[in-house]
Amino acid sequence: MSKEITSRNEDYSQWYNDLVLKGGLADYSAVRGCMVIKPYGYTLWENIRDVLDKMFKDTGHVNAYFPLFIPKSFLSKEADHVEGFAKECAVVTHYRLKNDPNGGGVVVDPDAKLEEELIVRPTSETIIWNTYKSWIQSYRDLPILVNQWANVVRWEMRTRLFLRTAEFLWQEGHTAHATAQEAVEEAEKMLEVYATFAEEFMALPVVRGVKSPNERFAGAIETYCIEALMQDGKALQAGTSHFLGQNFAKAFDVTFQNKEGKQELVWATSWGVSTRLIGALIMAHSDDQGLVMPPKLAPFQVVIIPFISKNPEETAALKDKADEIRVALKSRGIRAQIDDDETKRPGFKFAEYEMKGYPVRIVIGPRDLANGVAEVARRDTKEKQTVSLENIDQTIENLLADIQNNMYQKALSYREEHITKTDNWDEFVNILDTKAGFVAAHWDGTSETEDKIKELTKATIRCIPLNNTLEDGKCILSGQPSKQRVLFARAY
RNA sequence: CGGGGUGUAGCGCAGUUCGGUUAGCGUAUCUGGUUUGGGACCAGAGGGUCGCAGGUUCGAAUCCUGCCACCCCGACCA
Repeated sequence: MSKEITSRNEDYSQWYNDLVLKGGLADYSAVRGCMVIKPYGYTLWENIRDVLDKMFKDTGHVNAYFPLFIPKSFLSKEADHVEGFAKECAVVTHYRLKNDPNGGGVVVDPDAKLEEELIVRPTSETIIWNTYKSWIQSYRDLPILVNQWANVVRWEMRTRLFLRTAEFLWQEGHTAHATAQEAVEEAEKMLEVYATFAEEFMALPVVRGVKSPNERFAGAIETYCIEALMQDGKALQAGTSHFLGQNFAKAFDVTFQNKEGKQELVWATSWGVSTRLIGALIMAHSDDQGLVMPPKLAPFQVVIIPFISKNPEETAALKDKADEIRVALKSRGIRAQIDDDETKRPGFKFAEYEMKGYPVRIVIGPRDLANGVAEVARRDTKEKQTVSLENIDQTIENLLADIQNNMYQKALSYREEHITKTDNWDEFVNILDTKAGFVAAHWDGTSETEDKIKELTKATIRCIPLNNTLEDGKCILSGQPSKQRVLFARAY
């Protein structure tokens, strides 16, 4: 832990990697493009998962689990879908190894070749819709509101811790409906769940919007998304919710009999967020001293550090007080941890917990105990204050709420400062190069123009914001008429 | 797949140009002691297929050939 975390301006990637590795969230693994999520990082994921899971259940969803392996033929049933994922699939071709006849280790047994290859799921639409076919006969079977927590594999060319690993953890909701309107409402409802989660729990302001056709999910009619802004000015897609129309119902022949006795195709949605959210948290809030965790999701919200004194009785008294504080905090539902490790000095501990992003640190030493106070430091602003031990649980509860709010406000004002309107092409390019962030500009609505802009600037349309104000204008590139501004940005 | 970089102790690195004792430094670990209000100090100890495979040589971390892995930038994508 001796090496300083480098400045983000110097090398943002290095800064990010250091945060992940030194913050104790994850490690590189032995497998290309995969990562080991360490207990601290996994606890963060569990907290994210618990909150989302409750929100899903509160909106009428239930959890289920579908297989990891997908027969190759399933994937090819929906044309756009297979085209979108074919290039990044891990394929199982054999089911057995044998001792290498030429000595050494083991080799794939050629006799154990599978009739049909299995794909390690890159997403589960196909195997789920193949299953839904047998679950759905009547309108009475609808809607089906199912979510699964799972891992998926996408063999990307280039990977990045949390943001784009070959294997990642996520949830994917897959719903089936009797009408298009109901499915659209579902997709919109789940987008709002994601947006609420991002803003209220991750302290991460997001733009709700829909994707342009170019950026749409493979097989979707409409892709809704939440887009966040990172501290280097690049955008990050933090969650998506898709209206799939009847595409998968057609591909897997999923029909139901309506009240009038007629057969109809089922309408579908799917929606998901992944461990990428952890990457978003890191890049949105952290600083050069390390991670900054939003209190509502932090694995631990408070660390209590009692000083170790020469006098064993004094040390015992300090530890007792620390535990008393911990219990008082716990009674308010606050996750607190005591570090009474006698082999590490206080300064080491301070730096360590700052790097890990604990929102609040409580330090209690002999002088404090005598005065009935403790030193309380907050991670977001690094401010220290001396507070009374009396009602310290209440003080901390208020402080945590304040930190959560402050982190959101800080991220929000950064985001607001980095949405720039322009109607001039040169200025558009200049903003992307110098200021970055979102650029709100007019677009003629064609795929060709979007491609051209991407080619010229590396910026893509992140989304067309929902509830966008309509205004007449001219496309930033082509000059063709446009009815509204869309958000462009360079993205992860 | 293209461009750049790196592989030497758990981690971070020096040594490689120009081959030469027992491969070194910081940190971490272990032992003993002193310490403890912002990353402690002293003394001692343990820890190495120098990425892999060939080759040149009396002798290779160092030179030659081939290969592999990882990181960064791009193409691809959540």
